[in-house]
Amino acid sequence: MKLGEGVEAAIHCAATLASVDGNSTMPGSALAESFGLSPSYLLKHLNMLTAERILESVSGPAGGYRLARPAERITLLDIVLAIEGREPAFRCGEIRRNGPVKLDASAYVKPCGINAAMLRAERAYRAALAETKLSDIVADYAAEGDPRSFAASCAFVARHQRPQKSSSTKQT
Amino acid sequence: MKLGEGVEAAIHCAATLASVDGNSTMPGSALAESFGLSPSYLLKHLNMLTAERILESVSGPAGGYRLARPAERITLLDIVLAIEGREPAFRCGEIRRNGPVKLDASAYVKPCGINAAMLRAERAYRAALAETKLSDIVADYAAEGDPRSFAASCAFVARHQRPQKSSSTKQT
DNA sequence: CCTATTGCAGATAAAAATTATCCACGATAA
DNA sequence: TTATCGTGGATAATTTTTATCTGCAATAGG
Repeated sequence: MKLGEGVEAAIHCAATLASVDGNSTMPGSALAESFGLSPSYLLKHLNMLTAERILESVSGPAGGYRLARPAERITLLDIVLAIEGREPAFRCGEIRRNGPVKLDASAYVKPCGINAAMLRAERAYRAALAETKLSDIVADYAAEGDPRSFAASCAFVARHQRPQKSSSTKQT
Repeated sequence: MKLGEGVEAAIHCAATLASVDGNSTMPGSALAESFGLSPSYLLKHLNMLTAERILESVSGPAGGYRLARPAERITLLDIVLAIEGREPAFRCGEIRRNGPVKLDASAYVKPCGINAAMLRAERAYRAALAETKLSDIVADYAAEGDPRSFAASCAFVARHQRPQKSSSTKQT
C-alpha cells in the first residue's frame, strides 16, 4: 500500500495557498520553487486539484492558483481523492471464481466477504482523513510550528502572491 | 493508493487453509489451482506469510502449508502487513525543507503536521483491519455464502489436504 | 540408499504504474 | 504587441509490480 508523492506536494501547496490574501493567486512555478519540486510535474497535480474544484486557476500574467473555497471546507480526503483517484485501494478480482470447479454465476451473487471487510477498513481511513481540514493544518502550523519556518513561509507567500483585478466573490 | 493483488490471493489462501484438518497441510500448487493463479508467483506471497509466522510450511512429499496459529488469532491486518510491508502508505519527504530559503535544522524538529494527520488516518485503517479475524471471514462464508460454492470449497480442501506424521509443532 | 514431491532463494524478465520533461497552444495583463 | 502563465498532449525515464525459471534443500515412502 503506497500513496504517490504527489499527495504530499498537493497538500503542502494547498496549505500554502490557504494563506494568500483574498482572491490573489500564486503561480505554479512559485509553488514548485517553494518546495524544490519539478515545476512541470507539479503542474499535473495542481491541475487535478483544479479539475476537482479544490483550486481555481487564472491565466495570463499575474495569474496562478488559489483555493476554490475556504480552507475550512477543504479536507485532506478531498485532496487525497483528487490526486489518487476515487477507486478503493482494494479491488476484488473475484478470484474465488477462477478455480477448476466451474459453478453457475448464480453461486456468486453474494458479494465476497473479504471485499466487504477491506472496504469497511478503507471507509474508516477516509473518514479519518475527512476529519482534518486544511484550516486545521494551517492553524497547527501557525501555532506549533517553528516561528522561523512560519515566518519564512509567510514572507514567501507575500512575495509571490498576486492581486487580481476583477473583484469577484471573495474567498477567505 | 493501491493494494497489490497479492493481498487478495493471500487472504483467500489463508481462509482456505483455515479449513484444513488439524495439522494437515495443503501444497501451494493446490492453492494456486484453487484460485487460478500462477503457482510460482503465489509461492512468493505464501512465503511472506510464512516469514511473518502466519503460515507454517512443511517440505517434502505430503508437505505444504497450514496456518501457524488458530484462525481466531489471525487478523486481516496481519496478512496485509505481511504482504504489503509495515511501511506507512504516506511517507513524509519533508519537502518543506527543500525550498529556496535554507533554515537551520533546528527549525524542523517538530514533526510535520501533515504527516501526523496522514498517519492518524492510517492508524484508523489498520485498526479497522485488525478487527476482522480470519475466523470471521470463514464463518461468514459458511453462513452466508452460496451453499454450492461452500460445498465445492470444502470438497477441494478435503481432496488436497495431506495429514502429517504425528509429531508436529515445529517449523522452518 | 533412491526417487519423487515439495518448499526456498535468487536471478531475471515482462508488464504496468509512477514520475518527469517538453512543446504548441490559448488566455490575459500591461 | 509582448511577455507571462495555465492547459493538454505526447513522450521518455524510472520504479514497482507481476511473473517465470532454475538450482537447491528437505523429506516421505519404498
